[in-house]
Amino acid sequence: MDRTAAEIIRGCGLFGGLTPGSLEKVTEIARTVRFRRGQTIFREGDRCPGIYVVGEGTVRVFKTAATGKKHVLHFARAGMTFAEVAAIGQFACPAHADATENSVCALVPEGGFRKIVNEDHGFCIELMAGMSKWVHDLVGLLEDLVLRDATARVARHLIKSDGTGGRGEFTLPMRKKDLASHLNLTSETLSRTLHRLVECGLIETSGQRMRIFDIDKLEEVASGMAPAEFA
Amino acid sequence: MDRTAAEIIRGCGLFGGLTPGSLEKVTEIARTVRFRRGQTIFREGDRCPGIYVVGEGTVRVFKTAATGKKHVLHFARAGMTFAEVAAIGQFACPAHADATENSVCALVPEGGFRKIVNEDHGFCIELMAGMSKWVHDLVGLLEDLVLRDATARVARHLIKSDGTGGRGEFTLPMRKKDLASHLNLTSETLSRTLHRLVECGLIETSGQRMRIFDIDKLEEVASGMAPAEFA
DNA sequence: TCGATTCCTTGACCTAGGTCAAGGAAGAAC
DNA sequence: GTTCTTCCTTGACCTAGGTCAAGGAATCGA
Repeated sequence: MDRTAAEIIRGCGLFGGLTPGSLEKVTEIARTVRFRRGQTIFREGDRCPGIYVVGEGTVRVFKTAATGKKHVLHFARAGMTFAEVAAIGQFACPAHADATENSVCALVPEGGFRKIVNEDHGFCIELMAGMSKWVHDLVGLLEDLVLRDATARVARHLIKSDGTGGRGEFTLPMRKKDLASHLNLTSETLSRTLHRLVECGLIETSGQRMRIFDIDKLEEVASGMAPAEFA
Repeated sequence: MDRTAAEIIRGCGLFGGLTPGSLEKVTEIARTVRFRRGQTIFREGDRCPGIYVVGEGTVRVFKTAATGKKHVLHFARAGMTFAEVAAIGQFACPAHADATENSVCALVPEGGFRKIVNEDHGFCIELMAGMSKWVHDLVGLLEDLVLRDATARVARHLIKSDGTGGRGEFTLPMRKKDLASHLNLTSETLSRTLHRLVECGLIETSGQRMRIFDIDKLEEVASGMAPAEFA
């Protein structure tokens, strides 16, 4: 058993609720994997190696189009998992993953993982709750991309990202170009949109640091109902 | 026990694999619900009444924007379920649902449904496979909307819809305007796109009936790599 | 500390697909 | 059947956001 992998797994929401027996089984088969900034973790179509839990760093999960365009589906940071859906559903990796900074993950191999799912009913139920959250989030993302314009998407993302509930300062945990890709924008459009929100006095930015000044107006903008002045 | 609801449930993929005991429990609590064409089944934000299984007809699950724009997430036809994710995750209905034609469904109330999930490990596992398919499909839909242009989305949808694997004729199971919404197009753009594919000799259409003539070229178009002549 | 990259911003321009409008076709309802 | 409505198609036009380009700011690696 690798000590670091065990720690990562114990600290993660998904596995945290396991019975002590099951938890031990998981940590026994898990191993630690390290990735350097920029390193590919897996490619779309690869056999899914198992479920990853991020211990440190950030992992980016993304799709690529024939044209070369990327779309970032998901950023996984400490305590979050990725590739779990492919591991459960037993299909090939449906997307690419790479590390956007030097990262440490625990990898629970696919076979052992499914064995535990088959044995531990409580875990299975918990996993299902996690998956329903995934569906929920994906539907939310789809809704965003399809029903809102660029400005509303950006505003909504800022509101969701601000853990301080307005007034406090927070840091975007990803590069702006990756955020742009996640919101299905070019980085040029994201840049211009943030600029406009700053000009209207709704937010303040400085590099990756952001502060929301007028949460009410920003919410209006996010809803898509804002007056044209914020367009 | 309502005979019709029991029949619908037995004929559906998700519940079909239940142990006889669990199946009986489900059919005991299920009831039959009927909807007329155009009738609302639930609204976004409603408490989720449970999991629906379609017996006859078609149900449309969709989101609405502040601007009034609709986006059709999902068409449920005989044997398919909807609202299952909200029932499992215990959140409010994340979307609207209505019947696009007169429809009959079985409704398995939320409480009883979750009780069975808690008791029947095998069912739980099966449900999870169903959910991972949902995630998979949603990611596919996202990919479509974000990485492909209108023509490629339409081509891809036609390929997926054609059960005959090319050469055979098939019928779109929804109105073109609903298909357009599902693909995040206006019905005008869908109309023009289909027209262009017909002109290029890739398909033939007549109302809801479609036939693919050149599956290879259509697949090229769907991949987004097709030469400009099909643009 | 100093290049060398990679990111971010801003401007000028362009295009895919949306909007508006007006017939025509095809079902529903009677 | 016949009317009424909803749906589909086609044309003319428009705009949100993408593309291309170029300069400046961070950040990485040694």
